[in-house]
Amino acid sequence: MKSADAIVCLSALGQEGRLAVFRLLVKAGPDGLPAGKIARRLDVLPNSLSANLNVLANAGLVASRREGRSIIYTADFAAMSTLLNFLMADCCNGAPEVCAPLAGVVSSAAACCPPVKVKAPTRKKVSA
Amino acid sequence: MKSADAIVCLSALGQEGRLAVFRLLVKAGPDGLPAGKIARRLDVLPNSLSANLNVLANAGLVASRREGRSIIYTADFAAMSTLLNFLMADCCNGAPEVCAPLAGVVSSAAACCPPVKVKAPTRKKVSA
DNA sequence: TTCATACTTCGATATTCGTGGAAATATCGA
DNA sequence: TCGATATTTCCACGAATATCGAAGTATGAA
Repeated sequence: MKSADAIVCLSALGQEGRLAVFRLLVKAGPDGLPAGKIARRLDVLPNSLSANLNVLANAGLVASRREGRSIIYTADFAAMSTLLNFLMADCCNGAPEVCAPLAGVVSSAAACCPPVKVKAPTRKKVSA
Repeated sequence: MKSADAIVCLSALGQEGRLAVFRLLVKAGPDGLPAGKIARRLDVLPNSLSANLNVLANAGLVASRREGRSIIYTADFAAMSTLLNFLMADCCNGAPEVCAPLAGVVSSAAACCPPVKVKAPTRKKVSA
């Protein structure tokens, strides 16, 4: 993931309305929600919501499909994963103790996601 | 973490200059970097950098300490961890396979951070 | 066709944000 | 004290962004 892509994602999520939409879609899971229902649940105007959904879609964080008159939006978990990985990259070059606080992320993620066989740590060398 | 706090963090990181600064500080580790060195490395004006550092500090993502004439900035890994946890919250209510893509985050984090026996840290405490 | 529903796009406005010049503050050495 | 270095604050301006009404497009039903 390029830094520019991350910026698009982060600034997309860094706004009240859009973060609320995204989190709602994350909770909704793969079935997603139609735009109208999102607007009603969050009590926002449909055109404002549409603009925000566009920003999220542009960032690749949500996908959409038409179903009859409705357009169903879903969170893109893979994109989310890519973003999180980007944010965690280079966090402790050669010094694991440095990012020990991030261990909490690991445990909570482990509690949430299926267990994964951990590969041998490939630690990058620091080029300061 | 409140949603409002997450928005402050995300929008702070969702800008080219600030993301570059933050990532540089993350790589720099706990020793951090003086503002002047950051400005020279990223080739930005010192006042622009100062404004951006203010935004990051306001979001709690960086801390600063004075050292002689310099002011040293460091990334706050705990804040980063809190943000990541917030983003991963509620990602798979009752359906673990939903966020399987996020498993990649877990494995890469495990490769980076200390072993996941988070209950009681086996490593010795690091003193700066 | 005609109408109603579900969303989106357009256009204007108000606000926020990023940038850079100039001045101010803080620290240190002579 | 004076001057140099390091960084911040102040201020103004152009660009980007959020918001909202109004109009437009797509779908399905009568």
